Amino acid sequence: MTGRRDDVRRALSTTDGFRSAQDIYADLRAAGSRIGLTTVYRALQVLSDSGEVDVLRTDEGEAVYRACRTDEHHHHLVCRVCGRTVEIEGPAVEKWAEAIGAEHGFRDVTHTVEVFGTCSNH
Amino acid sequence: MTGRRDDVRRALSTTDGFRSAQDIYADLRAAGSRIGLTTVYRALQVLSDSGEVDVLRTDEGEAVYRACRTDEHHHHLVCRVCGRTVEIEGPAVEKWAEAIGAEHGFRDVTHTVEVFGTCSNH
DNA sequence: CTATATGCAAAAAGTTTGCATCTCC
DNA sequence: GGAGATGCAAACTTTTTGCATATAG
Repeated sequence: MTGRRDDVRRALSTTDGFRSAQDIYADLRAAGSRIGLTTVYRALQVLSDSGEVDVLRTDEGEAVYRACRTDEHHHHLVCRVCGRTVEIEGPAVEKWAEAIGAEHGFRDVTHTVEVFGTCSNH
Repeated sequence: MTGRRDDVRRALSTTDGFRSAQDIYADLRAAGSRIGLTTVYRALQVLSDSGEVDVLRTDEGEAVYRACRTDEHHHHLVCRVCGRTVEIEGPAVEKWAEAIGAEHGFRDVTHTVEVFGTCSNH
C-alpha cells in the first residue's frame, strides 16, 4: 500500500524539473492512478523530511519538489520556461555567505540560492 | 486618502526586519487605524511593483515585505531570531550566477540569494 | 486484530476579487 | 459629477486535518 509513496517518487523521477504537488497529482491521475491529493502531499512531506527530495517556493508561493541526485548541499539552475533543472555547486558562494555572516556578527549562517534563466531549448 | 499607502510605508519603515502583510495590518489596527486588510495588500503590491519594497517568501509560503534603502540589486542577511536585516552586496555572487548560467547555456539569468543566521543580540 | 496508510470532504491560511461607498478635485 | 481609493464579504488557491474505511502483517 506504501506503493503510493513510490508512485510519487517515480512521478518525480520521470521529469527533469521542479513539479508542484498538484502537478504530480494530475499526472498520476492521468496515468490511471486512484491516488488522492492528500496522499501526494503526505508522501512529499515524508520524502522531503528524509532528504530524498528538494523543496522550494515559487514566487507565487507554491511549493515545488524535485528528486535530487545527491544528498550534498547544492543549488539549482532552473529554466523559467520548461522547468528543466541543473544541480550546481558553488564553493565560492558558500564561502561568501559564511564570510558575510561572520562580518556582521551572525552565527550559524545558512543560505538559499536559486538561479533562474532561459535554457538553450527556448 | 492615499494616506493609507503612506501608513503602510511607515509601518514598514519602523522596523528592521521583514514583515508579513498580516503583521502590518495587525500593527496598523492596533495603532488605531481603520485600514482594511485588502488595502494593505493593495498598497504592498503597488510598493513592490515600484521597487520601493522588497518581497520574499518564507518557507511556509507567506510573503514578507521590507522597505529597502536602495534601488540597487542587493541581498539580505536576516536574523532568524529577531528578523533584523542587513542589506548586503555580493559582486562575487552576481558574477558567479552569470557564469554558471552561461556555462549551461542559459540566457537572461537572474538569481535569488538570502542568507540567514543568528545575530549578535542572540 | 491492531497499527498504519488512504481518500474524501471539510477546514485553515494567505491572498485576491466583486462591489458598493467614500473622498478628493 | 467622475476617477480612483477603500473596506467588507465572498471567492480562490494551496495545503492540512478529521474521520471513516481499507490494507498489511
